[in-house]
Amino acid sequence: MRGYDKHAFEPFAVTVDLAVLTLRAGALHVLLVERGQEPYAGRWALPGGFLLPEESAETAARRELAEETGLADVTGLHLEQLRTYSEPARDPRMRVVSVAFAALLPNPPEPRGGGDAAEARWVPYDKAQGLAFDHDRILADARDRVGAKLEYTCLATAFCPAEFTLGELQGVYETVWGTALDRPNFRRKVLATPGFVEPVPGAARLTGGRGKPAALYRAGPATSLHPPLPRTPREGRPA
Amino acid sequence: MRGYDKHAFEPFAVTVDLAVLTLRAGALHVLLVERGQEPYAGRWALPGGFLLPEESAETAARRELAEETGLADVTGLHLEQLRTYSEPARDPRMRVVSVAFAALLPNPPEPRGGGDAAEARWVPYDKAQGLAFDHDRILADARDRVGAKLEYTCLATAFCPAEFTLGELQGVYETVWGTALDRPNFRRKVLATPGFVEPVPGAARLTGGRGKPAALYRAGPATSLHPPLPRTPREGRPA
DNA sequence: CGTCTTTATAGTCGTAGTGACTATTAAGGG
DNA sequence: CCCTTAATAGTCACTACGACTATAAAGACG
Repeated sequence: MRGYDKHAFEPFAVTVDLAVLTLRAGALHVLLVERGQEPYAGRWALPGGFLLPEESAETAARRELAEETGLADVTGLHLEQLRTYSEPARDPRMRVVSVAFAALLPNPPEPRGGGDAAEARWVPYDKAQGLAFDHDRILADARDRVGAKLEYTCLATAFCPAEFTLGELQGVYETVWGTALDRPNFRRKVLATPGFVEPVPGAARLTGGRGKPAALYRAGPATSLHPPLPRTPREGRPA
Repeated sequence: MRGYDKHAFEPFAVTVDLAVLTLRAGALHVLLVERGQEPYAGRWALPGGFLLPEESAETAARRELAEETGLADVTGLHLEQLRTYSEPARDPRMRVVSVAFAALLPNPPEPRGGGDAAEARWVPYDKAQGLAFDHDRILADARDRVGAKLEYTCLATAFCPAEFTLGELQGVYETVWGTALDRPNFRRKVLATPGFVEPVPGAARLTGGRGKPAALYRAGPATSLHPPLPRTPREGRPA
């Protein structure tokens, strides 16, 4: 079977599924929708939908992201293809091949209900279990990918608003990894990485609570982290 | 468009494309097939083909790998999903969504011609340009992915036969990365990583050429490399 | 108005990892 | 028998990092 040509081919339905992750109240949350129809009626699922005839998977994913979050502008958001799930039995009705994406949001908006009656809701990651289809697996893969990329990329700023403190940035790592990091060491490492964060020159303080006001930073132009930020600050699993 | 249900869906053709990489004569090679039909007749392309009705993409990829290489047993070979390419215009005939894989081979066999007349051939990576469809892009992505995974995983042994010398293992890194590594430092690093390689106890030497015979090693159980093997031994780009 | 708490920031110290070397060993080629 | 080649052993200095202590600047609470 060389070069697509010789044989008849089976038509497949192609969808995108989105693991939209954000931080709310110091916990990792994922956007879920409640299914209205069979199969899996009443179960929670990752938002997603069919590819339109003239769309790439990336285009469809960004369209779905806008629809489900209700955000007017999703162009700046981090959207990343995870992998494609194609087990023959993953949808009981027919062959559905799904291209999965992970999306990262800074300030989580309240999800609006889309055009249909399905409900969308932010759910803590730990409670997002028993999802429809193979979405448990997709969601776990998304978290693994994001956690891994925090180590060697500057992805963490995608969870933060335009201006943020180093404490907030550290909270991203601690929340996604589930480990505590030493604050002075984290600070030293981040500031020593050129282009990771840039200080906001003028108004360099922000406070919502107690303690000394923290300086504000913006995301810098760097995308990779060399050497990586290790996952083992106090406790941690071995290699 | 929630949960797959509401709208009619477009049927797509789904294929797998394989970037089969190996080392021949100290250079990275990729397995290419010559296309017999339009579009891109006479051009070289990555091997691949349609998903069968009851196959996952992984199953189809491994089947194609066996067909194209002529190897009887491909179960032990490293096969890894890269990403899915779904641009609407990537195939001029129709909507074809392709799930791309990277495969790594130790001893490259001479490719056999498959059932059809198309020719398969090992081509040096640097000369594999002007491929059909978006296969230039897929091939470049495969090389990027493999190169990156060499840094922080034990993937390099997938390019080596069952027993190999540390010099051969170092050659994998140098060939894929295109950089020279310091031999004593490489040796120290590899041996200091538990589970990366294990010495072959009995006959611990092999020679095909000049020089002191090298000890033989096998791949160990470890899969990740902590801390990673940095890409900058003598010369190298900055972070 | 002071003290306590909280958070940010500054700095110190010892160690592990590593880049850059040099030296030695064991083979083959002329 | 030397020369070359490649593997292996070992040294040394520097840097990054984990662990830790100290100081600064805010609000809370009496």
